[in-house]
Amino acid sequence: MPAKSKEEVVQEFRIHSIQDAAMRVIARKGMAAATMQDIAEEAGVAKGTIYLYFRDRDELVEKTFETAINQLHKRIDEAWLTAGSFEEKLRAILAAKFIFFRENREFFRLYASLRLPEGTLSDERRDRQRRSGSCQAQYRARIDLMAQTLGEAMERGDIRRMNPHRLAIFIIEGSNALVIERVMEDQSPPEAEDVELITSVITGGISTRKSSKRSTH
Amino acid sequence: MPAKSKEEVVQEFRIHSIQDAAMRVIARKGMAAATMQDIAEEAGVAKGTIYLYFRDRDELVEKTFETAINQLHKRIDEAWLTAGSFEEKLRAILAAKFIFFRENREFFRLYASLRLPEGTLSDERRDRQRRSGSCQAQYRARIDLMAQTLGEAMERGDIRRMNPHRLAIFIIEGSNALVIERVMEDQSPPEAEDVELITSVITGGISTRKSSKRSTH
DNA sequence: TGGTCTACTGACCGCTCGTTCAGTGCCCTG
DNA sequence: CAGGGCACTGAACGAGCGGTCAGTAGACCA
Repeated sequence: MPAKSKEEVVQEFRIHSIQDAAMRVIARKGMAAATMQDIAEEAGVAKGTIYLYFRDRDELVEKTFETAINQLHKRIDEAWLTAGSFEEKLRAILAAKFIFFRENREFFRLYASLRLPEGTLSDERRDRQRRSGSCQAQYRARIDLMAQTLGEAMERGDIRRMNPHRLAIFIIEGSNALVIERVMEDQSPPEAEDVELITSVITGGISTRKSSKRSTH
Repeated sequence: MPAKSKEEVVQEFRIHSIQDAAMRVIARKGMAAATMQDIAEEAGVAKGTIYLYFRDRDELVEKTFETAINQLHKRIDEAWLTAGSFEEKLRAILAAKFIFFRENREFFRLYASLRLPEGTLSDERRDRQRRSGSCQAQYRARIDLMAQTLGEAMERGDIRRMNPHRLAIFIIEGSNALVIERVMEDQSPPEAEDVELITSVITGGISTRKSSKRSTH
């Protein structure tokens, strides 16, 4: 492969710093309140410069979103593959998620807004808000992946039969809520504690008699 | 008590129709994209008229929010009181929530945005967005209430010991996610099915061996 | 019926924010 | 060192918003 030219290096650096600034500003002020001026200042460039690298605000937000979420999903996929049983998989991806958000606290606000598209439900003709369409799709894909795994475990008889898609939503969004709780807290308990709580509730429920085979490490 | 004067009746009617319109518009376009003009048109009044009944946009949004959420919480409280064991309580409040959102689909977008305040995490000096402060507090109170009930059940030995606050968040947000899923769907399964799924997972987990005492009615 | 009062209206204002583009200065080449 | 190219700048622009207020029309009373 050819070495990167100086122009390419500079270009990548610029794109990266602008996206980085965008993430920080959005995290600080929220999606709607983050202005191009804010982002430009945070990145240490002029407002106009952003438009040399991104068509408009929507593209900047969407690209920023995508870059960050790809990192998260890479981590989760790795965790997913290392583990065997469903319980191990669950434990692994929860840990990956919690750790990712400890290292990237800024990202949580973008991530939290994934759950539902901004303007929908009947009138969609409006010009602006085709907000982060591809990320929304990635989110659904994530749910489907978990649902599929759950479905397979049901086939095998490892877990009870129920609606796997519903169960997947419940698990993922329940744990996302704890991610957000952790980010908002000044001082959180170790990740392992929350991972254990979720995993044990999902596998064995809250009743006193233990139904999961495992003991504390 | 004195009969309501004509002026009072008219005033209440106006307030109600404006709040109603606000809820529909926000549901359709999202919190940020809903303009005063939109709401006025939806309510069939002029933009200026809204300002006769609400100080500014913030107050309109907050009051609308409060009115709707009070209805929901009244339902949940009623359900809460009728039931005895924790499992029954859980089943009752889930059913109340699902039914409320079947009847008030428009409200879901306001409700979904409850989870986190708009601009926080470090710089909060900004003028505008002290968004729905009291509702945010109501939400936290809701979590605390469930956490307290869980804590008491732990004391009694009915359920395993774990962090009750964390567990409360997990249950409430997991079920909220299913509320949203239901609202977005064209055709949902009966509420009872989702209620049963959540309740059984929480009480008994997903493993094949049954740990909850109950059978299908 | 004429007069007053007031709930209501919608054109208007000031402002913010996304986007543009003529200008500027730095870097590279010959 | 001269000069052309280009990445970068930020003042300026226009769209769209929340909020205002002089004007209006209809209800009510004497």
